[in-house]
Amino acid sequence: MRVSLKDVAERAGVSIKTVSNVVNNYQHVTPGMRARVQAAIDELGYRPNLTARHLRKGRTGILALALPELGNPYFAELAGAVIDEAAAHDLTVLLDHTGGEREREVLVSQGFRAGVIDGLILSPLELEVEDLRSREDDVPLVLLGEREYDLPYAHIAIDNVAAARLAVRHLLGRGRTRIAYLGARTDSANRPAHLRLAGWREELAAAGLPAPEELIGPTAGWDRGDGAEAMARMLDAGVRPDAVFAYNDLVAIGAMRVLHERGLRVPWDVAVVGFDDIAEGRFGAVTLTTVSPDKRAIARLAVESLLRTLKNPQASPQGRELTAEFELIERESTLGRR
Amino acid sequence: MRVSLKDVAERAGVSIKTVSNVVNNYQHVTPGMRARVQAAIDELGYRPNLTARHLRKGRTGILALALPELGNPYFAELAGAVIDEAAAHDLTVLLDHTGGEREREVLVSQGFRAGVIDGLILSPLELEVEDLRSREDDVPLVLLGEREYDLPYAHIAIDNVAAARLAVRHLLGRGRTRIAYLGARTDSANRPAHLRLAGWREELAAAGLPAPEELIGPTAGWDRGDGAEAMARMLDAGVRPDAVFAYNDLVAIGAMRVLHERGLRVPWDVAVVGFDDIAEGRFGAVTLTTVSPDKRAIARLAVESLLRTLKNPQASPQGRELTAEFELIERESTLGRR
DNA sequence: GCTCGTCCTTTCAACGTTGTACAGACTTCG
DNA sequence: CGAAGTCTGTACAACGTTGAAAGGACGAGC
Repeated sequence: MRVSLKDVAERAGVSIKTVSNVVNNYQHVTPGMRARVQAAIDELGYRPNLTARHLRKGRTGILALALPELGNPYFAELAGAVIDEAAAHDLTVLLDHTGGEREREVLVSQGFRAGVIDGLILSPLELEVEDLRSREDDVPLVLLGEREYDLPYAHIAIDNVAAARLAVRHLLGRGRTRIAYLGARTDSANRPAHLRLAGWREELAAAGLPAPEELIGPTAGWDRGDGAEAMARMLDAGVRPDAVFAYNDLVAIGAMRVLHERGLRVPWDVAVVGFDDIAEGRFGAVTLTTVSPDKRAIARLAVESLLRTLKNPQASPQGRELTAEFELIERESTLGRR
Repeated sequence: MRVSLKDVAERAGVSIKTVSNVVNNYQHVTPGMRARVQAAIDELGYRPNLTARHLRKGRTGILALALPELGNPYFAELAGAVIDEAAAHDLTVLLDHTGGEREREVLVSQGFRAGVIDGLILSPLELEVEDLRSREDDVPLVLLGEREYDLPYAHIAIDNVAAARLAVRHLLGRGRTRIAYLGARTDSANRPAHLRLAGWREELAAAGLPAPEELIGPTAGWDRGDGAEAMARMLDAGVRPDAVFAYNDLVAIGAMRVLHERGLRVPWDVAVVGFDDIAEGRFGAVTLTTVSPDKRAIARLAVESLLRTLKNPQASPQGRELTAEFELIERESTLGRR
């Protein structure tokens, strides 16, 4: 059986509370008493039961992080950053998969592991605003990814439109004029997908270039296979872009694979820009130019925002949008030409 | 404030315990009473406080999973599998990073989040047997990765020697004779690294081939950069293998990148085999032949082993070694030639 | 009308911890 | 030397839940 305060108290011949005081470094304890209790603690190998402590205190020190899928390196890297950031604040992270399914996302937002977690960081793909409007759970919530609504939850985002425009501008600067966008999904609630497409349109318009439908490659998801499929479909249709801007690095990598199979050389025949800056993009046969969101900043903002809400529950963060920086990282996939 | 049993009880005009009975589907409750209580529950949006429930019951429904680093896709994919497997048993997973540092691993094994977690799955890199011998925490522990010791903890492994031999045999079968091994680290306690090297030696010996030191590429870690460095060092030294067997896919990918930079074509000039079967290996310019451990099986065995220990605490699993299957997946990096 | 049994509901205590309130001892100072 | 203050340790209750056991209502049987 586990050692509890009671056992230590009996061993040291003091009250339970005194042991508790020693454990918590309460100030008014004589050195002699402290030493005696500490000895008993060490002998018995006592460790506080956090469940009980937190039942009493109302805090557990556990944050939940709900992501679509750890198999996606972007989310895995982000999760790693959140875990490290949480650890810096003496918190641990409970991880859950939503599979990017709306139903699971709703479930998680409504009350995941109720009473166990102090806060929830949710990275939704398909969650709708109305799903959140009916939320009753009082666990503080932070959303990751750009959203548009008036709900009292903080969300951490980067400026997707600006980021997409930066990527497209980079390609234009390299002399590319037929720039495809891969990763369009009109049926999805995933705002970043829409915003990146919008950024693509805007930047082309600003350059006085057309944005024909044939250069928009729809995908079923945003994994490597989806990128490959979309690229293949576009090429099969006889469309021949001289550059590709992809929703994310995975889609870009899938596309590059197909370009390679079809004998189109990256970057000579087709330049490619991805999004996310996953480690994978730094080591392929052709390294990938990408928009790099500051993942550590996103993690930091999310955790800090939760902590702030925990400290000050009434001051709800009125849909405050916290913005993280991004930068374009140039690699081989957009080298050369002009 | 959160709604508790007490609130519901007051609203429904019954005792706390009756509400508890309804919540837990206790059998002797009249339908009328059940309906009345259920109505109150729904009105108030009551959700059980798991912390309290589990303080009472002694279980939290939370497993901890401690991994070196989520940035490594193998661990990310494995974590995903564990999360899914845990979810199938109504458990959630608390994730922690060890960074592969012995000190952190010891800390975690000694009592991570004491009293909160029901069990611990630890994937150690540098942990030594003696670190575990002094373990006092009574949380059930399962280790991932091949180990050699007589401690009362289950560990889940694949047969690394056999797996390495299979990989090398595959290369031999393709007519390769100068097969390098990348990822040797003599200073590490990481057994799989030693075992895979041993498998490489054994298979070469079985084929009557030499295993010269120059074909052994030491690395500082096992990431892409480490593989690239080791490969570059070997080539710079004038060593020219016709195949590479790498400790893992990341090292293999780093090596392929360098081979590509030096104008050596994979698989024509140098064939490459990795280990782990991470998704990344399926989409590069040259897809990667790899040894694929059954990650889902590993996750399943780990979770089930923990659950078994929880159900039956006294029957400690005397260092039981549970073995997962593996297979060789042939892709482009070892195509052709003979 | 009384006893007994059955079924439903409640009371009580406990899981391990900490905040509050308080008692006793010891110090300080006029 | 007495009053006031400070320091140290203790008793109690509470966090929200559930198992054990007791309480109460109701109908059946005599």
